[in-house]
Amino acid sequence: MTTLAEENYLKAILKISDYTSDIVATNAIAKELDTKASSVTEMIKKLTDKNLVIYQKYKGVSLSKKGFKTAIDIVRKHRIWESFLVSKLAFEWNEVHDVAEQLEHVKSQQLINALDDFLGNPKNDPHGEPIPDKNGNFPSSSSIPLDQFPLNIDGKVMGVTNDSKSLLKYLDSISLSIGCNLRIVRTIEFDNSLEIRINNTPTHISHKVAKNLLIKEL
Amino acid sequence: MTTLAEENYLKAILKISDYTSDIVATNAIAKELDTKASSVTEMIKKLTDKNLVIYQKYKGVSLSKKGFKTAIDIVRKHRIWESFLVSKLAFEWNEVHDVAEQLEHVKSQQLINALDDFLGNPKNDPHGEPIPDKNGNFPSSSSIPLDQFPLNIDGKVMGVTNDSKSLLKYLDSISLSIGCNLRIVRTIEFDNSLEIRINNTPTHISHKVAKNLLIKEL
DNA sequence: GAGCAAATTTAGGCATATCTAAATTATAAA
DNA sequence: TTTATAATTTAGATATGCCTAAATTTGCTC
Repeated sequence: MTTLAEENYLKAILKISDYTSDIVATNAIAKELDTKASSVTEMIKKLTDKNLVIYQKYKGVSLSKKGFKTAIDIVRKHRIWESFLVSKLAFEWNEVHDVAEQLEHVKSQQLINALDDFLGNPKNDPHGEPIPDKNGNFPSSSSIPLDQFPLNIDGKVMGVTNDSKSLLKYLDSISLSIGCNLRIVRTIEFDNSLEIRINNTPTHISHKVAKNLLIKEL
Repeated sequence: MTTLAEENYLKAILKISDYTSDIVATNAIAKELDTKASSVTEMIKKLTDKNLVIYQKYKGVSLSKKGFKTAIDIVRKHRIWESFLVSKLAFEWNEVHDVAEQLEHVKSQQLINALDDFLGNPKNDPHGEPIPDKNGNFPSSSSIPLDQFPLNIDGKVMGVTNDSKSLLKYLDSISLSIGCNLRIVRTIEFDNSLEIRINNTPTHISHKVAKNLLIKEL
């Protein structure tokens, strides 16, 4: 059985590795979890003892098969709970993250699978991010980050890859939501920011925002 | 902010005091939480520092106004979650307790109130126990424990005051569920057990079971 | 009211998960 | 290839929440 702290470490490692089993640095984990590198080292030892990660001193850590599955399961729970909060309890998409962070640690396979069925087995959470199935498989998807999307091609916003309240509120404020039509009009070399059109309305966004938007060719 | 352990202590004190603010013994809490009396003493000190209980060394502990409200809120959450699991996710009434014990500690007023509304503000949980409202008030009810119910009077089972899996499974096995008609036919002085009729079918139950059944005159 | 048994508290430890500061290892630049 | 800087680990503390064993208080019985 994993503790709450262990689960948060696994989730952080999964996120930093970009949902792979690649090696991740101690410092990156510390930054992600807003903790110190020494705390990370200690926890990695515990995770190693439980066969959840593979660790080489001074070299970094990667998720084991078991750790990867455990981490994906937490992501699954997080996204299903977010879907529930928005679709059944009328939460705004920028209100769900903190509550889902708590709910994702509730231990019951029966609960999460029943909830998934109750929601009609959604493929994406309210931010457009894919929900892994019971076996840990992600639904197929062809969307890519906006900063890698071609110029002057019509696309559709499929989701965001970051559910921080500040980003979501900002997106609401510029009327950018999932399903919008979007086209890149110009890229500004100096800072990699973008002039875009959202449903044909001209707007300017930073590179940082563009990196966190998922878009699919129309 | 209360920790998980603190919340479990408050809940235990509330239960032992029978939902009052009466004084409760250290040993009773230890027994309820399956822990040691010394651990209870330590925790009581922390709860005292937070003004959640009123404590007199060697005399016992009682809930403060703040502690009482906090404890009632946890009971409210527990019962709302149980209602959700049964009415929306098709859990059996004997399957919900452990999951609700986890869910009750999720911190979000918005969540529990939205869930309550989503369920249609139920007055009772799946075991028939009353659900306190936002302000901590219980819905009025006239049911009493079966062991205090008069002989040869028709009553209706309104709920159980104990949601242990073993009791609920036993009740299922003798086809005793909420809403059943029930009448006490004879009381056996020797062990306080009861001969009863459930929907007119004769059955015999122990005093311990009778104590945990809520019944209302028809 | 004295003495005893039960209840309670205190003292001293243990495990988890965190921290700061110091020591060690890796790596990139000269 | 040496060296210095950055990353990482170790050592030694702290807070929470639990334990056992010993000391203390209460309250009942005679």
